[in-house]
Amino acid sequence: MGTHHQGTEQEVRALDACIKLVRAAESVSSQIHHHLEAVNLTVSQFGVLEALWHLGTLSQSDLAHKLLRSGGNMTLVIDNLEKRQLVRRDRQSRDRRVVQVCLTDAGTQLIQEIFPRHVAAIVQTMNILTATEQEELGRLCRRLGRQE
Amino acid sequence: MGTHHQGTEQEVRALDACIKLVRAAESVSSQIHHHLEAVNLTVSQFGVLEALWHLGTLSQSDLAHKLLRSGGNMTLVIDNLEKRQLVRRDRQSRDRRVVQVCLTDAGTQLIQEIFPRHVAAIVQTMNILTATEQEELGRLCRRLGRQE
DNA sequence: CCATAATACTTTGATATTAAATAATTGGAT
DNA sequence: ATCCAATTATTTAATATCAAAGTATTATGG
Repeated sequence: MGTHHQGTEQEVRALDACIKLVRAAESVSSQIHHHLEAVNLTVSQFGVLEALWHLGTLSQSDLAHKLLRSGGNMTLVIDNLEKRQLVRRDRQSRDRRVVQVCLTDAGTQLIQEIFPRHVAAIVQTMNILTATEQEELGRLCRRLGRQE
Repeated sequence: MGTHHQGTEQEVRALDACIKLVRAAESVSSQIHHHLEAVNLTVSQFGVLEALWHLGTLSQSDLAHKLLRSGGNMTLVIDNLEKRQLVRRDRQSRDRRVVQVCLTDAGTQLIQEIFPRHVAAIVQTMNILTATEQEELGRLCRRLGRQE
């Protein structure tokens, strides 16, 4: 497996590592999110619920920044969560441009129910690697990830 | 950085590695595809052109399988490439269900023009890591990736 | 030969995603 | 006080993406 490119050693090595990185992330991502089907949540919706659960009420731009998505996207994802009454929008009076988003009781209950499944799925998927290998993977990936 | 989850060591380690893997892949992916803006191609469209260039004419289901996307998705992506006359559809007479997709001259010219930029971007991005580290990353990711 | 199953593609409906344009609000400078 | 720039959210248009339903074609079993 790997690249079909005929190039220098450096090129082949970089392309190969890159392809495997992207494939691994896609594969892991699809495995760990499989359980979301059962509760009819998309990955983005889950991301919002998780962020709100761990960080508390956030504005839409905070959420967009955290999840590395555009503001327009957040508007839609939160629309869909709001339709199911899993989150609530609140326009604050101190700055009326800002929309604060928080979990409803139903949203809190749902994320509390599914987060353990999420953790279990990640542990199971990542346990293909040993503890040392996971740490090594983390170190390498951190250097490639967005510098914040 | 990492997870906000309070759990066992095993859980924290797995979540941490998982988050960094997915973030790294997103970051790398966005960096290496940045040059596609200049030629107004999407990542999916580029994927199709690249596959056709390296592997020659393929059926839509071959493409869907290679690129790990649904058949319905391929229909749309190829529609959009066909509108720009970068690829051509051919219904074969031996099995009229199958649509073979091939590069047009314009498509070949375009992929030949941009593929070197693609390689250069990957080399530049991945060179954050040493050669040995890239190989190690490749080994770890291969084990996490889809088993084919 | 014919009914049925399997395959390949298309269509539809829903959600995601971005960039760009718009609207509302705020803060600062003159 | 008023104008201008920055910020925040929404809308729009285009593409992506999947699952599921639909259509056409081919293969198979009796």
